[in-house]
Amino acid sequence: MKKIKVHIADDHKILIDGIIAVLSSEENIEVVGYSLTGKDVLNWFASNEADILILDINMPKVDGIGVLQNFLEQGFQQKVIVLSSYDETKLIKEVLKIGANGFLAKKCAGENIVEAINAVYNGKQYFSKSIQEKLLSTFTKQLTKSDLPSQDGSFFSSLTPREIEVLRLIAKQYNSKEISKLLHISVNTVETHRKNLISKLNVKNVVGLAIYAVKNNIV
Amino acid sequence: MKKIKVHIADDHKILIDGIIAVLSSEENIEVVGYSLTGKDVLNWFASNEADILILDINMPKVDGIGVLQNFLEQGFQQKVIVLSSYDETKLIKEVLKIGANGFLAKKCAGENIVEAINAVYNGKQYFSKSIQEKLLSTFTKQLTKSDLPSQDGSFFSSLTPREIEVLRLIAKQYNSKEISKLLHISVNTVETHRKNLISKLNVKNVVGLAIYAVKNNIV
DNA sequence: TTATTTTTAACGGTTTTCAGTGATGTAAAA
DNA sequence: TTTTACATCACTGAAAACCGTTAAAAATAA
Repeated sequence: MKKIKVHIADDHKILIDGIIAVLSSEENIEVVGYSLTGKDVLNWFASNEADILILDINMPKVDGIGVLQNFLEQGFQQKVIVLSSYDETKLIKEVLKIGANGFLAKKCAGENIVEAINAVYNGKQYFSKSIQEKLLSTFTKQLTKSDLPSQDGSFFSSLTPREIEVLRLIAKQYNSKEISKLLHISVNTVETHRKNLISKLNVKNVVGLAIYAVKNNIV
Repeated sequence: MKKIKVHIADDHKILIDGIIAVLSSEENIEVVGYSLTGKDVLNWFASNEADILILDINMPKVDGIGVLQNFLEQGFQQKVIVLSSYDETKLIKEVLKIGANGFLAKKCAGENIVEAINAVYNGKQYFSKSIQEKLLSTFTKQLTKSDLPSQDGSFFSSLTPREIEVLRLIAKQYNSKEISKLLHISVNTVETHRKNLISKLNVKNVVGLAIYAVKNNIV
């Protein structure tokens, strides 16, 4: 019997070990590798084989969405199940738009991951219960309140390296003047980056930026 | 042979299931229960028995430190191993001051949890490697730079309910004026709370508050 | 080599934050 | 009963954030 080969990417080794332990009792699933950073994922798949990638979207250093984007853009054909601590509508939508095959909130039960792997391997999509609920409620809201008109059309497009750099410094509680000195650029430039970040990420203020940064481990 | 009874508290069910799976191969350890919220922990221990509590410090709604504090204040004699996504010096110090027996960063390997349980059960303290490194570097810094004089003496004392309320709204990107309307209090009061939060949590500005809020799931 | 994206920069004006200081009522704890 | 902690409110001034708009280099991609 052919086993489904799975690769797990998450910055929490303890969670990886946990998932491996959960999957070890499954006859038809085999964990063939794991990565602790987004970068490692791409490297691993460049020289190894797996059927499914389980990807934690909240990984350090890089914009989590970016990893997923790169992975799919580089032509990898493997199915992707996204794991996330946060079940935010925006995030779910974006992930689906980019092309993930499944979405699991971390608060879901371990057995769901088995279901997800089997479903996705067989060409289906899989969403954990809380995600399904989110999507449904979004859908119903859409009927009434035209959920998040998204102002400019394309929010959430991934950030430029410089923007991520500025964002990281913002999240370290530096103000614009301090950031300008650290990066040797004008305060105006920093403020421009800041404004662009706020509009790109569709948040209201620095607080929104800080929260995005933490949730995406850009710290 | 008497088994070590363990209770796990974490808001990520998938992690709990993972840890259970990891521990299932251990002859002398038995997971006798789990909680998904801080509140449940206290309730569970009021009517059940366990030797060790594995507590995720980043749990929803309540100030994670608060749960630990309540647990120990209510006279529970069980050993506590704290799990955390973030290995911040401040947090580690506070947790140890309150009286936890072990501290594991989530990025550590699954086997560490077994070591931690055994060590703590036998009256020892246990810290995962990254935590040990943090503590060491803090210690060496102390010799040179008098690490965090903490200004007023007692930073990080846990927050009042009202402060947590304000903090939650700040983390939702409301500004002071909006919060004052939501809570039907004066802007000045909100600003006072905000200032107290900043000094209590020893952060620099709203960004620090937002980050604290996310890391403690006060969202 | 164009075309596009990214990074850089500026200006003027409004709003908000933040630090400092001080004050009052209330409720619980010592 | 007297602290102590909590929530409430006020005023000031400087600093920072925020908004809108514009636009030129520089780097990259088509």
